[in-house]
Amino acid sequence: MNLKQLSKKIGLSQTTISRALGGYPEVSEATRKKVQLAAEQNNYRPNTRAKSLATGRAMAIGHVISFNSKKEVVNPIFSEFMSGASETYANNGYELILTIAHEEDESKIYSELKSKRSVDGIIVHGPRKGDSRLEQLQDVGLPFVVHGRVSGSELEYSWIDVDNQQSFKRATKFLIELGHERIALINGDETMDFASRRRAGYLHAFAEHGVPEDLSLMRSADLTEVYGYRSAMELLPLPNPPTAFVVSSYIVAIGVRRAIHEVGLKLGEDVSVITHDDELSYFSDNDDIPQFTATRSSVWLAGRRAAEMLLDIIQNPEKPPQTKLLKTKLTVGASTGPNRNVTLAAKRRAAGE
Amino acid sequence: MNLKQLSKKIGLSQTTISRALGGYPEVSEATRKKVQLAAEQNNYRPNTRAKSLATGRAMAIGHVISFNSKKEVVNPIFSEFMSGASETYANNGYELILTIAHEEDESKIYSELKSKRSVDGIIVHGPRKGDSRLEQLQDVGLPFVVHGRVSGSELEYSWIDVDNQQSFKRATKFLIELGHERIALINGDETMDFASRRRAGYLHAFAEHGVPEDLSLMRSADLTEVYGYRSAMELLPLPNPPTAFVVSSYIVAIGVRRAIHEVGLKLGEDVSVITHDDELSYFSDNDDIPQFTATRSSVWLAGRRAAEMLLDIIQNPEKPPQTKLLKTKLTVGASTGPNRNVTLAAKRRAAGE
DNA sequence: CAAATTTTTCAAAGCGCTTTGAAAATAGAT
DNA sequence: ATCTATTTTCAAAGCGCTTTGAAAAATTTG
Repeated sequence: MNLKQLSKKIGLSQTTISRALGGYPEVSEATRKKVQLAAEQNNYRPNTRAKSLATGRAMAIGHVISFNSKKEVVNPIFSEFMSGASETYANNGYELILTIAHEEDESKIYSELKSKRSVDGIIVHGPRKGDSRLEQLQDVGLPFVVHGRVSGSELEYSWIDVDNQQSFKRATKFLIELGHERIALINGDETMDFASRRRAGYLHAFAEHGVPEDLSLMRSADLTEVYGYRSAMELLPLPNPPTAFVVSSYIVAIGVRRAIHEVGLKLGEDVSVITHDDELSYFSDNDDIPQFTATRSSVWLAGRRAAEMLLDIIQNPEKPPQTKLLKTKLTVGASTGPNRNVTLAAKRRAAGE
Repeated sequence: MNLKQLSKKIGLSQTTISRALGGYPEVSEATRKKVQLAAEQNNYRPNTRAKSLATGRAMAIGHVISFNSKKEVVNPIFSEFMSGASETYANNGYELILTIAHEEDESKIYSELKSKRSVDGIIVHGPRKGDSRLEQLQDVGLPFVVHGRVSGSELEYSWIDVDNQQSFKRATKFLIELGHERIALINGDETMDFASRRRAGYLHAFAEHGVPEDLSLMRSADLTEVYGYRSAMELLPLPNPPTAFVVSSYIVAIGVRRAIHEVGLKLGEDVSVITHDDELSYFSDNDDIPQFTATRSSVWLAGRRAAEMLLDIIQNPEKPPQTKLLKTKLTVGASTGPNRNVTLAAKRRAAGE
């Protein structure tokens, strides 16, 4: 069923039907009702492709996720974020076009999406430090919103981001105030922008409290459970081990917890762990007392906001770039406690080993 | 830059350019080269929307993910699967349109995607037992491939699925042959088709070996870490506790492991755990000896295959439905061992508690 | 009741592409 | 050189919609 057929069927011109359905005022309420009913009954909906062609708007947003080298790492954060964005799109008649591409193809993808007129705008996921994609996108002339920021960049662009630096500073301070001084940082890959900001926040806390920092307590890699486990397994048996960990994701914290248990220490008593938690619904724990003390921020909500921002930018191209910095909330769970200085070495000594 | 402009620029008709770029034989190699070069230089690519309108094919595949009630659970499996599918789409000039919808809106989504002509086919994610979506889709007349199956259904439809039953039967047998008899099942939500098949496989193994089954050792819920933890925490302190667990996902197994540690037992020695592992790259552990004994199956690959299948169906609508059953491989890790009958109760007794 | 307004509806053009059917150019045969 | 067969190119129609500018109908006014 297309416009022409419907038009013939109900004896009204295509123009009138289009206007009635589009909510234009140049049509009486009586005919609008009539048209809406007929459209409903005949299951008529405008062909999106024809509509796009006629209006020049694709009515679609591109989400480009890139992976680098080795494995096709599709971070669960992305799907959570898209789920949030998706709600906004659905409410505004937009479609979400997902592209998963190798990092080195990414700039080609952008210019293709532009020249093929497949999308009206783009969400950039997972920006790296000094990421060149922003320049590319600006050259290409496609509206975009970045989930995250790019530190080095001089460009004016729209973004939405968690206040990673502030968040990790606060988390680290929290531990320092509990008496911890040997605090490990199990960070994400620090070529990623978010991770470098987190490290900066962590270091700031040390500086402010005059606590000496120790490079050997900092790790940086992709955020997997095994990475958390291995890092902690390396650090805990040291002669002067960390008494606390600041961790960049929930899944990594789980690995750290495994290591803590494995060496016979108790989480939240012998060793404290504070983690960033993106509140992925998939991992959500609804415990009364959350397992981990965490800095929380809803990725789902960030997705929704990012989408709203992008649609606004598309509709008002003359506006200056928009930005939104999301604060995290620090929720105290069972994984942190005062520094008792109960290290593995001390324990062993006590046990007379 | 559009066809008309390019046509004017290089002095060839739109027809010729379209044919040259489309790889049709009615154009000499010389002009084809010339056209390709010009298209390249002018960064010309056909407008997808116009192309779709002209050809009647959307050149897009819809992935519809539904969530039910409570939280917007976007399973990481979906993104991994889409990542695989995405590769196929990219190679064939298709776009991936992602829709995340509330369960009850889903049938409306299908008929919309159809009547709006946004997609040429659909991938159905996460089918439930007796899922009504298949009938809806068949009524709507949109080609589709299901990731998973629907047990109750009489319909002929295309699907790709892991052999869940066989897989869980094998896993359970593996444990039985190690001497375990009290084997807990920490399954997914059994309204989901995959979970009900897994339970069937688990029960089959018991039946075949004449081992009595115990309903109180079976759990069914959404696959979260906390669910695994709580289930194991309930089961392990029982007077006659399980000595082994069959678990439906890696993340749940992590929760089970936490509980095992917490009650002071050793994984792989006191208690065995075997889990299904969807080989999500995000969780991948590259240990020499994997942490968990697991039945493995690559979701990424399943995504690729599903997409290939769907494109084939779209191109050859006359073909009968296709199906593909993926076998899992059982890889032995450090989480399983012979039944030593070392239960928590026994340990406590030994410790004189 | 006719003229002037306002409201409602419409025919036709155009969005950028593919594709049909025809024409022009080239090659091959006589 | 002429005629036929083949290759190469093209003009024009059509895909299903929106939107402009005009016409028809309904309403208000003198």
